[in-house]
Amino acid sequence: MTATLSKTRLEFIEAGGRLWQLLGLPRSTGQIYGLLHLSPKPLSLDEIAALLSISKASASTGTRQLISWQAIRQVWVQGDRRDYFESVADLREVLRTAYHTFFKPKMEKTEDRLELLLATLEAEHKSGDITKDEYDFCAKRLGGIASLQDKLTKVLPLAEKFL
Amino acid sequence: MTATLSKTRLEFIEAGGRLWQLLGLPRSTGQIYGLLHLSPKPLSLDEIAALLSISKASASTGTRQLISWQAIRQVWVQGDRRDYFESVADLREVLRTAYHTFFKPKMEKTEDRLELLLATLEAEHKSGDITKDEYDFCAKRLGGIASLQDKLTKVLPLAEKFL
DNA sequence: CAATTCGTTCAATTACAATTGAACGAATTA
DNA sequence: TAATTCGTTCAATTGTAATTGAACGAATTG
Repeated sequence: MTATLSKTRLEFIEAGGRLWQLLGLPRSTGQIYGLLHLSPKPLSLDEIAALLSISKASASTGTRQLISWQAIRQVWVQGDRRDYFESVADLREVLRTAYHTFFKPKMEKTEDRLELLLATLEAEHKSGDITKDEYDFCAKRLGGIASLQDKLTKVLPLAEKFL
Repeated sequence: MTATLSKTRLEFIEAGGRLWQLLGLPRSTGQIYGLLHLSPKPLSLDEIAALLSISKASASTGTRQLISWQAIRQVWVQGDRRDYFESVADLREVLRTAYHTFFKPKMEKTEDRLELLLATLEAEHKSGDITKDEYDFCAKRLGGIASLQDKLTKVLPLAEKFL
């Protein structure tokens, strides 16, 4: 069986693939999401692979990625032992979990790293490895980054409320 | 002459490289920015290449990228015909131009693409290529995307004010 | 219980982007 | 004007991530 897709859905998949790609995520993963998001009914792994002309292996890894980001979910169709997938309809939900699983952890890591960096700088200052001028300059720049970082962590979660 | 960098600056460069990398930008470009941002004085292309142990070609393309994003600027040192570079101190400024040169155009492109997609869908509907149900479903999903897209374009520029 | 069906894993391949060396033109210097 | 110096470009290389085919275990079916 060679199911075909409407032009709209084909173009949407194409667009989804490119959009995700420029966010640094694999194109095929974006295509899977695009396919599912415009699909009225859940699709199986084999259907996904066939419709997108990708290997089943890619379909498998792609769906697992999307599930880990909670962009799609697995659904069970009674009387069928295959796995079926459907997209999470509410995109705001997807954005929210993306923030919590992607950005937030990264922000926190950056915060820690900055702390360490400031400590290193202090140490270098005390032991006389760097001049007072270099110390002052670096401290100022690092402070600027910390300040922005701080504000971002406060503003971003707030922005969510407006969506 | 083999100038050396303080530990702080080395680690900062390292961190900058990785940070930019996970935003999908070339590591070496991030390293150049890190180097310049903690450098009290402007640096020439050769200095950048030497300090980071990268080729001059990479330094050249990297700096040009950073300039196009207005993350660094070119400064002239009198009596020296070489190009010197320094980072833009105010990171909010960098963020702002990043928004305008990166995200905004992409958002607009997405908007246009959505319009086209909706038109295609209408056409398919009218010509009877797709069922009423498929039309309704796709229209709903596309509408949801358009709505989110719309809100994002309104909220993001606003968030800037809080930084 | 042999034969399918299904999903996953992994080594190998492929595709893509980053990096470089070498060559070049323009500007500067001796 | 010959020799340097400087920055850029580009073909070729390198490195990295995505993709795949083949093999596998588990579950299901005849």
